[in-house]
Parts: sequence; structure tokens; C-alpha cells
Amino acid sequence: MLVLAGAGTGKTRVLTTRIAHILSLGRARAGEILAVTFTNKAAREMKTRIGSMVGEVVEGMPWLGTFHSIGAKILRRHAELVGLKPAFTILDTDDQIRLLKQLIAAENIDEKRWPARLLANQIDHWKNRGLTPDQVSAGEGAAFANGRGRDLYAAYQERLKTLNAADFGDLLLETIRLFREHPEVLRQYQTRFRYILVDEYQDTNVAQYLWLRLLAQRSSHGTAPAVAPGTDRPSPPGGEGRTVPAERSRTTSGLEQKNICCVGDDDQSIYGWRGAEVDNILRFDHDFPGATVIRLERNYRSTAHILGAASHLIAHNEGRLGKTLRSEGAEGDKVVVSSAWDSEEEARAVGEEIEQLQRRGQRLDEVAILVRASFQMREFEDRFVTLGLPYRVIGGPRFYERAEIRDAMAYLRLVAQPADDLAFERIVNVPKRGLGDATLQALHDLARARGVPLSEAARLMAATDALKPKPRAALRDVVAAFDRWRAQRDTLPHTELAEIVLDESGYTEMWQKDRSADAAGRLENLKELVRSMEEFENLQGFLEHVALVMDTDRGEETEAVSIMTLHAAKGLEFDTVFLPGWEEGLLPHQRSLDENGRAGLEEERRLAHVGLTRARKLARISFVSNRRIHGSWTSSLPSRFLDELPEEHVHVEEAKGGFGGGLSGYGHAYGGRFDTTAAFGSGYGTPGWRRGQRRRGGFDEDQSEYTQEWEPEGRMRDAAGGADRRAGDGRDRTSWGSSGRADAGAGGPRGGTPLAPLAAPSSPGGAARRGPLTIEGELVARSTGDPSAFAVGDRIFHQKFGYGRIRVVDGNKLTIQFDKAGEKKVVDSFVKKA
DNA sequence: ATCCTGTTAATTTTT
DNA sequence: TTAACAGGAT
Repeated sequence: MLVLAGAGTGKTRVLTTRIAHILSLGRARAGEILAVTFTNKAAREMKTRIGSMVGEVVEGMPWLGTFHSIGAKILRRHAELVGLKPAFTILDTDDQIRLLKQLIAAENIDEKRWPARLLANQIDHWKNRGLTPDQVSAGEGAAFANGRGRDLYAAYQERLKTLNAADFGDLLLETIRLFREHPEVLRQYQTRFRYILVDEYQDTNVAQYLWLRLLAQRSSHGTAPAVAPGTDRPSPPGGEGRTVPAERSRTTSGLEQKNICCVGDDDQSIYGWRGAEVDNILRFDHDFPGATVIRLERNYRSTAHILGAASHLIAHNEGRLGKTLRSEGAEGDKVVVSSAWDSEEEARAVGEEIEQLQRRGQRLDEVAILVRASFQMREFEDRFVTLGLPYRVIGGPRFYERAEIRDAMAYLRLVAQPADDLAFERIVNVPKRGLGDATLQALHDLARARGVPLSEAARLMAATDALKPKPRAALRDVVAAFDRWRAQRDTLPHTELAEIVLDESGYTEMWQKDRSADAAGRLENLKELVRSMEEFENLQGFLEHVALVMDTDRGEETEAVSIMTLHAAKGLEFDTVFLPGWEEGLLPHQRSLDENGRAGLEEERRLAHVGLTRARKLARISFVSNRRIHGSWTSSLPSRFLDELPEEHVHVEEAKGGFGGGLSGYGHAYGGRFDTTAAFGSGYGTPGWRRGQRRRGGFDEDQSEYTQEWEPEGRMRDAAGGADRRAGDGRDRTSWGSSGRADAGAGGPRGGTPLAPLAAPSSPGGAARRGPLTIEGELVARSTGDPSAFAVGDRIFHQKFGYGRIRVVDGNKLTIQFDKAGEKKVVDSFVKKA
């Protein structure tokens, strides 16, 4: 069965209820159901939801998990059959790249011309498509480093085996190999899993598809590997040449499938760039003949206007199964489209809007800002920091990806597995022990000559006098330390062991001595790491967890606005959603367009669709005329997706300042399908972006003038505060509003108007005054009771900007010269004394 | 071996 | 703009 579940139609509910149903009817026991998701988060959520439905009976659901965790589980049981030992290490991207770097260097290839990163992507790509080195076509294998791509892939796989390691792709690929080469093992799992359920099927890649299909076949007669290697080889690259339909159905149609239920939404397939094959879902009924397809089209989440806009937008895609979402809720507000001069103004407008919503009782948890690319986040963060508006960035650098955590993990890994060369290399000289490249090179040579791991080579070398006294002593200490820790492994609880390791290695000390901005945070993270170990029985279990589950869900307690990428937002929902940056080149991202043409455009459109459908009540789209990309200013055009929004569900907000014209005329940019000129009103002034474009030459100067001129005044008014404030605010707002409208009415001939006078009052003035009002409100209350805990000249620490010295104290607002981040204005609650 | 400085190349991201 | 990284200086 394929359940095509549109956004907000209750996809997860279908899966959990189905499982609960199967369990409660006794059709299968918990251990006989295979349920796979993509993320740990989704798996966790399903577990709890099933648990609450069925009660204690569930007791685990041992086979509910991510593709990778289940793959790892199976692989560990039969590791020897694929040339691994059960305790194999799971490498992450970082390890992978370091390994590849070595291989590339060993081949005498210029790593600058052929970066390891590129090769890693290429190998991932192959693995996503289920290709082992010998299955990579010669043409494609030549893609990297003048035809050595395939050889490097093969060498990499070989190296993994000697390191007793597997990368993420291997967790699937090696399992597939295991199943094919050992039918009896496959049969064992086919028999065990009576029901198979798959979440987010539109995100599966070829390898995952093959993996599922093997498991989904009925094991009845002890047939040879149901799928002969090679016959089902995915089509060669090049997009159009997809697997021939006949070939796929030939391999499957004759076989009996058992109960497999996939849930997904082709309109939310946004991971094509990492190997997801929308075709898997588009061709489901070919692959699994006789399958029932059910469409869920009733949306319980968004208002009619939001849904109408989203549906109309996504209807422009051609490669889709087609669903018509119906709203169950009220009509609600139209989707708002607005424009801004640049991203700074955009952030300011969003901040302002959020403060207004907050005043009307909107919980900040229910507000999200969804951006296309993470560099957009910065502007919002900066703005929110000055506003004192609590925010939270979702999906930033993950806990286990931080350098200090990875270092600590390397120590622990090396204690657990002396053969872990990658871990050894990572930490021999961290903290600095005077063991540099030369020493490491000598160790490598010895290790290769004797065929032993690096840690063993270190032991040998420390015993000889091949090294100078200093490095020799250092090396001997390291070897002795690891011997000591390994001896303690069985007697001490693993958390205690971790503390000892971090302590005796000098690692904690290294950060304690470090006076840089984030040292304190890093130490905190290390503590958190040890704390999180408590949940695990032993070191081994903990290491497995970290390798697979790269996130910690430390529940954030405070109510805050969420900032995240559109990708990270999939599966979430909020009352209010801000969608900034709908510009050509950013929302249909240029790179996506360049690299994948129309398919890329459609994926970008799905991304826009995902963004819109995250909103329950209010969706606000915005775009800017000027954006700073890689340091230089670039003018931008409104996104073509704006043209594709239906007039009846959208409200175009006139810009508050003199740049209202930004909207007009964008319908022409692409000769839009329907007449947006009419839809969004013609006769606005010259589009701001056009003016910007014309003036681009001198723009940088204008820009700096503009900030210099207005920044001080904003500050002055803030300081003035008091009685004047409210009046000033009201006056300004009306006057800007009317001036904007007047301009709009006047129509075209605004080209001659000087830039700066228009730019300045339109945003920095208005926002700077209105924005901090609420804060100042707090300030009055707070600063009377608790007169400035900070004084000019104090050394302080800020979570984001690091250490700094206070320059100016203005109530609860501090102007701080940060060591690294430069001068910033920050609300005092965000800093503490250093 | 480590520190400093100029060059370079910049989506999306889970496991 | 900026952060990472490689190569040269110390």
C-alpha cells in the first residue's frame, strides 16, 4: 500500500495507528514489524506515539528505527560475512574525508585540484545508488581525477575493511551485499518481518529501495537470491535515462510481496540532491504490482488561503502524482507578500512584525523563520540579539559535530578500539605534545611496514630510539596513558573513565587555558557529553549511539522564535511562518537551476511549497532588492514563484518606505503565466531593484553613508526614551505610511529621487525606534530596581560573540567591543561577567 | 613544531 | 564578508 499524504494530512498518524492496530489485533508481535524512518527524530516520535496508544505492550519495537540504525543492527550480527568484525566503527563524514585525503595524497593527486570533499560526495552518490566500485560504469568512474575515481573508491572500501570501519552508505550497501550473497540470512529476516512500514517514502534513494525490496519479498521457497546482482542495477546517471520500466517490473512482478506500507508525499521531496529518487514514489505501483494507492487530501493544518496559495504554486510542477488538498479550517488571512530594500531591512521588518504578534498574544514558539540558505540566518540573529527577542537556530552545527566533542570521542574510541587509526591521528597531538607531521609520518611508515595499527606502531617506536628524546618521551606517555585507561575500562563505570581520560590527557586543561570566545562553551559541552553517557550501559553502547544519532534533544526550555532552513522545517508546523528571501537565484537557488535544470526548479518549487504549508494561520513571504553575496552587493529579482501564487489568496503589502515599487513589474520578468501586473497592481513607481541596479556602481558608498548617517540618530532617540517615545512612534508610522502610498499613487517618475533620503527614513529610523520600544519598557522597570549590573570597561562574555569589553552602558543596553566580533549593541541579559 | 598570513572559495543535510 | 586552509616565517 502506498499512502500519498499531502502536507498536514496526518501522515505520521497513519503509520502509528496502523502499527498500533496490528499490535492490538495480535496480527504480529512488536518484533515482527519493521518500521523505518529517515531521521532519529521521526523514529523517536513514532515510538512515543505508539507507546501512548498501545501502552506498555510495545516494549521497545526493536525494529523501529532509521534505515541506518537498522542496517547497522543487522550488519553487526553478521559482520564476519562481509569482512568486518562485529565491533566495527561507524565513520562520519569528517572521518571519511580525512581518510580520502590520505588516499588522494598516496596516489600523488593534487588535493587542491581534486578535493577530498568532492570525492566523498561522488562516493556517497554512488553508494546512494547502490553501486559498489565494480558496478560503477567506466565513464562515470573517470569523473574524478582523470579517471581514477573508481580506483579511489575501491581503495577506500579496502581501507575501510582494514580499519574495521563502515561509513553511513555501507550500513545499507553492505547489508544489501550480505542479503544477496547469503540468501539464508535474507530469508531469516524476510520471515521475521511480517509487516514493513516506511515513512517519507519520497526521500528514499536507490539503495534504500533495493534494501526494502529485498526484505519485502516473501521468502516462501528457498529461491536463490531473488534479485541477481546486476539485473536491477539502477540506470546510469544523466537523469533522463531512468530505470526502464520493463526492467524493474520484470524483476519484481513475478515475486510475491508481503505487507509493505509506504507513506509519503511526492510534493515534499526536497532531498534529490542527496540521492533521493522521487521516482521511487512515482513508480510505486509498478514496483509493487497490485498495490493499493490511497490519497490523503484533507488538510487539518492550514487555513484555506494558505492552502490555496500552496496548492496553486505546486500545481506548476509537472512530475507529480497530483493531489488536491482541501482545507478543513477557516478561510483565514491571505498570504502576505512584502518587499524590502535589503536583507537588513527585511530582518528589521520581520522583527517588528514578530513584536507586534507577540503583543497580540502570539507565543514565540509558534513563530518560525524559514530560509533557503543558512547564510540568511545571520541577519535575523543579529537583529534579534539587538531587539532582545529570544530565538533559537534549529539544525546548526550538531552537538556531536563540534570539534571538542569529536576530540573527546576520538579518545574514547581509541580506548575502545586500539585499531582506530583515524581517532589516533586526530588526538595524538591534541592537546599539543610536540608530535607533529614528521613524527606522524614516521609512525605511518612503521605501521605500514609492520602491518599494524598506528597505536601499535607508537608503542614500538617509543621503545626504540628512532625518535629524538622529546617526541619519544611524549609518545611514550601517550602510549602509557592509553594502556592505563584500557586497563581501567572494565573496572570503572564508563562515565568515570571518560572523566579520567579527558582529565589525564590534558584535554580539559587545554580548554581551560584557552582564553578564546568559545572555550567556556566547549567545556560546557564536554560536561554535557559525560552527562549524556550516563544513559548508556557501557562505552560500546554509547559509541554506537553517537555514531548513528548525531543529535541530542536537549529540550530548550525558553519560549523562542525558531530560525531554520526550509529543509529542516519539513514535518514541522507553526502558527506564523516567515518566508524571507524569495528571490531569483536564492529561492529557486541558482545552483539547483544550473545543475539540475527543470528537475532542479521543480525541487525548489517543492521547497517553497513545503515552506508555505508549514503555516497554520499566517504566512508572510518577503523578498529584497539588494543582497550582499560573498561580500559584494548584488541586486536581485523577485522569485518567479511569486508569479505563480494565485491572486485571490495573496495580499501584496506596499513597502512602508519609498521602495514600494519593488513589487511591480516582476510579472514581466518571466512573462509569467498569468498577468501579475494586473494582479499586483500596475502603476507603482519604478521598481526599487531597478533603481538599485542602475546605481550599483556607486552603491557601496551610498550604503555606508546611509548607515553612518542614521545609526547615531537611532541611538540618540533610544537614549531620549521617555515621554517623547510614543508620540514619535505614532507620528512616524503614519507619515511613512502615507509617504509610501503617495509615492505609489504618483506612479512612475520617481527615478530621479535621490536614494539616501528615501532609504533612510523608510527603515532604519522607523524600525530602530519602534523595535526596541518593548525592550525599553522592560528596561525602565528593570533598571530602576537593579541599577546597571555592568559598568563601562567591564570584561564580559556573550554566548554568541564571545569575550568583549563594555564601551557604553545605556540602561540595559550595552555597547560592547567584542574581541572577535567587533562592536555590537546587546541587551544586558545576554551577557555575563567574564 | 608552531605560529602567522595570504589565498581561496563559498546550498540545502541526514545518517 | 569570512572562515578554512595551506605554505612560509619564526
